[in-house]
Amino acid sequence: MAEKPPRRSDATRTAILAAARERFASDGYERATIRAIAKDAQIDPSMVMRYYGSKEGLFDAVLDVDLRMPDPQRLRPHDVGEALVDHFLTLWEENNGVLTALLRVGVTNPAGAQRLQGIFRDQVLPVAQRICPDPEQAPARAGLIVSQMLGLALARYVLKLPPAVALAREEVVAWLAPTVQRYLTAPHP
Amino acid sequence: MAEKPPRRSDATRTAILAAARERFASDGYERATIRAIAKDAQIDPSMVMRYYGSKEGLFDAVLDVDLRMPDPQRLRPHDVGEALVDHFLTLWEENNGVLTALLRVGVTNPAGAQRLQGIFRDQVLPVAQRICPDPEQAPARAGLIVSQMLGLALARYVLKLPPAVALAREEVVAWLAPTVQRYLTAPHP
DNA sequence: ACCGTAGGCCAACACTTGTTGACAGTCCAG
DNA sequence: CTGGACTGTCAACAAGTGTTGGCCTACGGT
Repeated sequence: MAEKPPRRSDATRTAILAAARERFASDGYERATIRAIAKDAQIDPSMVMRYYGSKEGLFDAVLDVDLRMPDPQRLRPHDVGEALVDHFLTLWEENNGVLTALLRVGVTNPAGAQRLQGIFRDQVLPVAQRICPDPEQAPARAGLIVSQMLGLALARYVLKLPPAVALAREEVVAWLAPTVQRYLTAPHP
Repeated sequence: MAEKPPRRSDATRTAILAAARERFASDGYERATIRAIAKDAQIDPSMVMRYYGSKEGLFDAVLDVDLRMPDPQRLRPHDVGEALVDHFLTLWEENNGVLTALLRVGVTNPAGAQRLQGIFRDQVLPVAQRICPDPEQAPARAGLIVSQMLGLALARYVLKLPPAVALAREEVVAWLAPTVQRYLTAPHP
């Protein structure tokens, strides 16, 4: 069902996608105009419509994100916190644009918020349920972890609060790892 | 220098301000249109311009926020974490609109981000510097605390992640208090 | 060589936005 | 009573938005 007829316009398609990712990440949904994206990709605005249907279609194509969550089997219980924090930091830095765009749009656009909820439900929750001693507590614990990770990303990559930006990557891991570890495995207070 | 000539239009002014607060909170800066705000306040859009100059002027007037940070002198070192978490939760729930608006706009609008930075610098940092044993570490520690508190607000009040919404207020305090306490007073890892 | 088809650009549409100026009612000081 | 300032409404502007359809070009299979 996955056919791959290489089209002559693939270069243009990916150029649009790359430009859109950058614009959405830096400007948010409303301020990222199709005209600006098209200019960045050096094509006509109408091409965006032809290839992605609408602005929301383009936005959907951009935010097709895979958190590449680690295999719960391979995580050692005693350093799972550090592993998770490190994983999220890597994820955010490597493919900065997409996650920042996702966060920005999730905050402004209702559809974006639901997209984020879906990612949490489909990618984060299952991992938490396999690690938690009591799977029933998994949602709450996962929610707490996400609140800390998203909060850090918010302060560091979006709001750019000076102290959050100044922290070295290893410092962030050293500070957050115990928090995540506790949210995940400590007894319910 | 603070003159208070009671104007006949004060009712309208506050009506505009209230409507703007709600609209900015629920829609963000770009989607909150002056026309919608004016309709909510049951007046003409041009009145907004007359009384607040421009959309950004109105936005400035709305986001004049005071965190009412507690007096550092009165905080007991052993439960400062709990006190801070409780304070921020109260703040957010009482005065829901303004802070949600601030967060939403801070994420989308560069001016909003700087406004948030200013609040952090002027209201949060000074308190942290009086509590921290080593004032030089205060910015980093305050940044970490803010990342956790903003992250929780983001998940609970903006994105409305189900697990973060489902948590009872006391549970949130019980989970976050030790985190904040550690960020504030634990030795640098 | 040929012709259907896909890639691309241009100009325009319909709509919404922030913002402005002219005009009418209303209050109060003189 | 009267004039001026204040409060409010209406209509319009200029700019920018997503989106559409028509037209030209150039490839690629037959």
